Amino acid sequence: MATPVRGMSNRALQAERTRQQILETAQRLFAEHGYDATSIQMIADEMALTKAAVYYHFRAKSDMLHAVMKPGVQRIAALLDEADSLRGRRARIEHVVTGVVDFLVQNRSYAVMASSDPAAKRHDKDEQTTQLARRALALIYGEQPTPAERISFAAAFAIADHLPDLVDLTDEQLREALRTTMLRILR
Amino acid sequence: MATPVRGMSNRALQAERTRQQILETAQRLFAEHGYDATSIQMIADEMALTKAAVYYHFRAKSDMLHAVMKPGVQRIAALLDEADSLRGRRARIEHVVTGVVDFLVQNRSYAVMASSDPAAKRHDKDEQTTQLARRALALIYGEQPTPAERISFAAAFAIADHLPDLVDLTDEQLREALRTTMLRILR
DNA sequence: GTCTATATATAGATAGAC
DNA sequence: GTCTATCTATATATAGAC
Repeated sequence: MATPVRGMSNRALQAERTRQQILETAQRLFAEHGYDATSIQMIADEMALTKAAVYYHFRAKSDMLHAVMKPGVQRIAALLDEADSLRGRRARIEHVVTGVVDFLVQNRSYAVMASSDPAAKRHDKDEQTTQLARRALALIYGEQPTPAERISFAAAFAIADHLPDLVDLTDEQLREALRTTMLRILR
Repeated sequence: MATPVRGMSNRALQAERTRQQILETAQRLFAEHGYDATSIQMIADEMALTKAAVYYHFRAKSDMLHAVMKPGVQRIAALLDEADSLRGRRARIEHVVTGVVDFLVQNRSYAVMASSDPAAKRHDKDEQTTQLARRALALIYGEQPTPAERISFAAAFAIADHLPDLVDLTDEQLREALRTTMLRILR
């Protein structure tokens, strides 16, 4: 359903393309205005479609939010799996930080919405993102982190919310500064 | 208008009390659901009032947002003024961090909304909060901060967004851990 | 696959009685 | 100061033509 597959009809391929374009537009507008302040109408207008056309591809607005978040959640989950299989705490931290930084640099706007939009928390019923955060925290500081460790962890990854303040940096500047700073904060 | 004053009539005093209660309710709901997802109806229901009664005290929903944010903005601005008058960078950082930490501990929910709700940015037309952040950044790192310094700054103060994850801490635990961690991040 | 048209709900906001 | 009633706009969402 979500992934293009060989053997699809032309119509199905076109539909898949449209679906992806809707998701890209939605992601951009969610990041810019917030989920709640983004209407289906705005998404449709932006793409020169009608609301009904958008509803053909998504049964509900909240499905768009889930679809937009999904790749990021999967990416981070995979990253934690990889880190789990590494030996040594230092190596684990390095792996997670490097992976997260790469992701942030490649998805500058996405991350903002995912981590700070009230709607993201509201619709995260099975607490996927909360559980990812818990896993990452345990991976780095163990099962009984101190208050100061929990706060360091929060600070390091909360940087994602402030990427818009750093638009003037090139990808390389951002990557380097993010990596150094996050590693320093996490010790 | 905003502050209770000796010599007000009983009716005016009652109105002022109601106004304050509306603001407290609004602040709580804004922090919990986000500004956009909080309707006047929800605020009215919570207080056993009618929508029209709420509109008697505030001409528009956005006025409530401004009123809710105002004390925090003023508090931080005053803090920066004080820090400006101090000599020595270390002393300035200490003063700002101590003041911000006190404020965060005393207003655990407030800060979340103010710093991360999309509506807060959208309605911040004269960029009050943006300018406060710029002032604080310059105060700590000077007029030409490096990318890494800007990121450290963002990380230190972005902790505010994650206070809900720390509800289990007592005020004293939170204050101590916040202070230590923020100072460490800012060096 | 995309449209027009519409159902339904609820938002923010106002007028005017009491 | 608070109410009832209502306006207007817009939201999400659906039915059914093409």
